[in-house]
Amino acid sequence: MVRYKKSEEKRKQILFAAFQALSELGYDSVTLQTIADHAEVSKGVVHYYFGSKEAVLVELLEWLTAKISAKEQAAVQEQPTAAGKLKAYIDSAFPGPAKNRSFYRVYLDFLARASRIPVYREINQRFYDNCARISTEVLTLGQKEGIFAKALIPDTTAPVIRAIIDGCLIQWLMKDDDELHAAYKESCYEAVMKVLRV
Amino acid sequence: MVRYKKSEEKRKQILFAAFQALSELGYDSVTLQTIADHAEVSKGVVHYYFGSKEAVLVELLEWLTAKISAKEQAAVQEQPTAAGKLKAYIDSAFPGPAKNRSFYRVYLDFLARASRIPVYREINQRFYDNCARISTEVLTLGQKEGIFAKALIPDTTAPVIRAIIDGCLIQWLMKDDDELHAAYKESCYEAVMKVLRV
Amino acid sequence: MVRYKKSEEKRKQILFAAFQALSELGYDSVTLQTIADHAEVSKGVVHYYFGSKEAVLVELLEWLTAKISAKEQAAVQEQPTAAGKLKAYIDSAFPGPAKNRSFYRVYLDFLARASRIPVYREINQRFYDNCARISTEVLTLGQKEGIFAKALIPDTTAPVIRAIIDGCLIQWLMKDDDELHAAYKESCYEAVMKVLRV
Amino acid sequence: MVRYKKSEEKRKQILFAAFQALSELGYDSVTLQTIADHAEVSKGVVHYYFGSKEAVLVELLEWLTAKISAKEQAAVQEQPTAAGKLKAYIDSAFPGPAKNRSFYRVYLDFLARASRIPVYREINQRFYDNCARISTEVLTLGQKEGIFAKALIPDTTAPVIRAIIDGCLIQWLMKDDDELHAAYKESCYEAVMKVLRV
DNA sequence: AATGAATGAGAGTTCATTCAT
DNA sequence: AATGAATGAACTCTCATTCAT
Repeated sequence: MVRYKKSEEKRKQILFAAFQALSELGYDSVTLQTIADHAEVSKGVVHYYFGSKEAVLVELLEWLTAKISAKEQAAVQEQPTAAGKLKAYIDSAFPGPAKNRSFYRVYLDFLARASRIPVYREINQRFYDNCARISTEVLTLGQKEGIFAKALIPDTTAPVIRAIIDGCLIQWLMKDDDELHAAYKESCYEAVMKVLRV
Repeated sequence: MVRYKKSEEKRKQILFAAFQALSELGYDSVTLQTIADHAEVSKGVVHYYFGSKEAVLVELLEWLTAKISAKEQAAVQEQPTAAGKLKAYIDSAFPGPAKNRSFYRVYLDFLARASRIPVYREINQRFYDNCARISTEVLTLGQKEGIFAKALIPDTTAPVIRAIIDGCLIQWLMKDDDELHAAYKESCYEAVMKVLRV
Repeated sequence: MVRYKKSEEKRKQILFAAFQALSELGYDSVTLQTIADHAEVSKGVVHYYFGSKEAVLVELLEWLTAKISAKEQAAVQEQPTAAGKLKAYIDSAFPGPAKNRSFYRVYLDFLARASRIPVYREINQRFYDNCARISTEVLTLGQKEGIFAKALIPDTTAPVIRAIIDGCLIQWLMKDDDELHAAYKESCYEAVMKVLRV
Repeated sequence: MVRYKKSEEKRKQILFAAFQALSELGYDSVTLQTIADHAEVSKGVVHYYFGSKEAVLVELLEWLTAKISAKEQAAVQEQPTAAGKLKAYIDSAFPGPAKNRSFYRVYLDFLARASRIPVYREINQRFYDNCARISTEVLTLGQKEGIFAKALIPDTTAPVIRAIIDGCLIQWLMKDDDELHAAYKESCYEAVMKVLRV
């Protein structure tokens, strides 16, 4: 799916600029001009590389969710035990106030769109599937280790884990207080543990 | 509190029209014209009653969250036991596919804005405070009854309960499948119970 | 021409309010609402009495110029000598900073319109004719008294006298300095005297 | 003073179109669309070059008054004698019915605004200062030559000269008769001469 | 006689998109 | 490959006017 080999780097640069602009300004205020400004290119370039504003945003969601998935996947795989994996997953989902804020601001914009527009929903679905894959991996290993309840069905439990993560981070985002980040992370971890434990 | 000389009823009519329009079309596509169309009034009337598009939206969030809070509060208070209250709270938060879809679509739009714009954040904070009040009521009663863990601190536990509710409903919304509504509700209930139980 | 006997007083009230509003806000910013606010009546009343916004303004110019003409006419007729009449005329045209400012602001708005719209031009022409009548009266008396040049033809000299008055007051208005009012009045008087003297 | 990257020529084209549109239609009737139509560009271009309608008008007044000043200045400097300079100044201020009409229509609109809005007043003040400079030059030379009264103080006399010019041209404009242009010019010249003569 | 709710045409402005260079 | 001038559709907002009460 490498459409523009030569200029793949510039596409990344524009996507990252779009991410920054979107995070700062929000959906209604972001324009091709502000994206171009953040990328330090001309307005025409954004069009040249993506064809339309909509295409930039779709690809941004794709890129963002893929990056998050990869990061979380990698973090979990480094750990040998279920407990370690779960801890790594939550740590990965709560990298810190700055990163969580910029990502969740943008992600909420996308979720709002995804609730109405299929193309965004499909991309988000792939993200959710990846999250479920990670959760399932952790859960089944924990069941084998005997630390998680055997009765839990991965297909129904996995979404709840992501629900708790997203729900906690949204709550934190709305408090707008960096100091509380650690507490929300801890609350999230405790909640997930209680849901999974024997 | 008689703030408006102008017919309070027409204001409600316009707010409800705005809710419908926003739910259908989303933030970027909703215009004063589409709101007016849904309310079956002229474009000028919306301005006449609210002064600006922004004012309509702010008041819509206020109205929506107040309505939800009142409904949940009432449902919980009808029940005498902690178990009954918790069930009533979750039932109230999961009234059904149609209602949940229309509300959460709009609510996600507002959350995205609230992450950047103080006036929306403040309104949402009042909503969260009401949710926390309900959760605390349920939790402390359950602790007295002995069905919930005594060690749980209301201040840190309450937000997690709403996080699970919102998280589960967002997951469901993204699946876009009415059939799954009951299952997500059940998962949510189970998760909250596990978080609270002794 | 007394169209509404009973309510002639309210018409005056509205016209005066329109004058105040226009003087304060200028042509582009004055609305029926601001006129109604100044008159302390409802917006509908202004329409009811005048039929349209344009009609208010046309009648305002008529009323204003008639009032000025009458005042100047009266002042001049009180004086027996040509010198006294001229002094009275200039005094009457320079009643003071506050009055000159409010009138000339509005009058400039009307002159701008009069340069394009016949109905305003005709009203202004009647005003100019009255000014010319006064000037002619002063001039011919002065010629009889031997203090003004016999060679001056009233028809060509009269407009110049008003030109000097208007020109000086516009210059003063643009300086926006109340302190200079007396100096501009003196300059105006001197200039007119030099134009008329033997 | 290279303030604009965008084609300076196109800016001039739009300013001239704005002048034509304003002269024809007047302040209340001139819109970005009519300006764009006169300039034979799209409505968006006017915004693109000036940022706002207000900015077009402010720059128009600046451009117009600068042009008039330059023209009058040049005309006066060509003449060696005070009498010649004065004649050249008046000739320059009375270029003919068509030019005087279009300029004074627009200028009256600006004077009305200048009486309330500082930015317009400041621009007009610069114009008045230039007029005063010219008048002072003519006056002091005439005093040296012995044809103008030695007692005249330039600072108080100069504004009166412009007052007579503006006053006469406004009187002429209100008559709306091209035939009278020459007579008003003559009257103006005579009046100024009488004010200055020994 | 008086009100002000309702209308909708039209204003200024924004911005994705196009395209000549 | 890159630019930014140009376009015009669509937006929010204003306001004279109408009209039921």
